[in-house]
Amino acid sequence: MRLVIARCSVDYAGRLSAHLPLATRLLVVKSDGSVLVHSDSLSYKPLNWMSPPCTVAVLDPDPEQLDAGVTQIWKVAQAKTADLLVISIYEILHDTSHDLGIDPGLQKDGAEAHLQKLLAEQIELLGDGFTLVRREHMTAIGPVDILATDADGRSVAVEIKRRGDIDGVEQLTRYLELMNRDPLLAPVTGVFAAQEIKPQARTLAQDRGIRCLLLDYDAMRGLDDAHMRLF
Amino acid sequence: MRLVIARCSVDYAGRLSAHLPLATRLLVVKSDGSVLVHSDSLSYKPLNWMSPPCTVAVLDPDPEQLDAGVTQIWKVAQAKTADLLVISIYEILHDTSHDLGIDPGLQKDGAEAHLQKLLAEQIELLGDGFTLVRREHMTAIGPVDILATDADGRSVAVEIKRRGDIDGVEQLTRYLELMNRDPLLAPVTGVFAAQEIKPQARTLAQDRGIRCLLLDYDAMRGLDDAHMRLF
DNA sequence: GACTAAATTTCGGTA
DNA sequence: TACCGAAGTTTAGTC
Repeated sequence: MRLVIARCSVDYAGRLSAHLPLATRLLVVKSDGSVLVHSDSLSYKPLNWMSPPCTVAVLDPDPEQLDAGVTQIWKVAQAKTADLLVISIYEILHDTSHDLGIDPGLQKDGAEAHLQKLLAEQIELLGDGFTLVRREHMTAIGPVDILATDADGRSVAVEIKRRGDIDGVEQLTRYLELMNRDPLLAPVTGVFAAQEIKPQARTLAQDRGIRCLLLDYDAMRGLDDAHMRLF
Repeated sequence: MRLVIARCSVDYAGRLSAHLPLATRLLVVKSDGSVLVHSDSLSYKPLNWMSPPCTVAVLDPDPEQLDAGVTQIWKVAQAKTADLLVISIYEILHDTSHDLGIDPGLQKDGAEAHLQKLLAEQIELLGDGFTLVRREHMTAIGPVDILATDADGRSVAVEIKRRGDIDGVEQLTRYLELMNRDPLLAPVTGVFAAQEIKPQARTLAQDRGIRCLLLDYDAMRGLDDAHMRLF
């Protein structure tokens, strides 16, 4: 990994065109050839970048650029697409290289998968008499998060989101449409379960006869922990 | 901006839990306090990070950690949420700070907005006799990309995407439902225009009587350039 | 401030 | 490999 602090301007041409005026920035060249351009503030996202696989060519500036103060030009080209990142370097203030080795990678745990697991274990949160049929019930257009039956034995499809948005309601609606064409399952009702449900999503869901269920993640996790401690 | 190359392990607890085993990584501390943890490969995205506003506290390791070889601990806390990033540093291999100043920011040009502009200029791509009414036609639930009339003077709503997905068809469907309740506009037909249309999106669109139109961005841009050269 | 839609989305899983 | 859906999504724009 090479770290360069440089006064530079940057041009990107690919899926869009973008330009960065002359300023001092951090340039990171990773060992796989990818390049990141970072400023000293804002988000974790680079101002500009090129994803691997790509190649970096260092060119001499033409006379006009030389007059403008450009000392070298990095031409970063994507190997698969026509994307091109051109970094015009005026002055290098820092330049070091480091051997980092291979990273063992990130171990994640949580998010929506965890919510789904918890709700499957605590299926009674859906109401008295509810029974879990299975998680990730496959349909022709994708997996329904949870398939259950209510106290009367009727099918219930549950869509789980961390944040309940209109898109989630649309998604569940598509699943319900399809499942209700299956005589073995129909009639199937829907439950939209999320930690937070936006008002417009709630309105749309109610308009379509879909029940909304707010999930309390901490409480569910607490019950889970209590459950774990008992066994 | 502070750049540190260090052997470290990282733990994140917040919206999910994540752990990074001991390895050599790049740590970037930006002047706004945000912290990035980068490996030497994979994507432009950090392995782990903390978004501003946040505070960094450097702690001494407790005896047990000291025995394990930890020399210092960075505790990065989000100011607004309970998110916490803990970096256990075993060895610092590089440590420099740099004053970058304020970045003038990225100037973008292109993407969907450009596609919309081009299609508005080349409205005949929709078919013979089509006329542009306006771009960004406002409805109660948001702006329709393009409103046009066909050869018979009937209203046509156009939704433009770079990549045509099911969500885009749903979006257009909502607009069409609403617009068809307006007696001044109805009947309104729909066109789903994109550089690439996914099979399922195409199927759904056809099922709802929405016409699909593939856009050739390069050709449209070429025509635009030719147009520009003439004037 | 709330909400919607775009993103050079990226990323992971599955058929 | 294509496709689908999640993401610690983030970010930008509008009402």
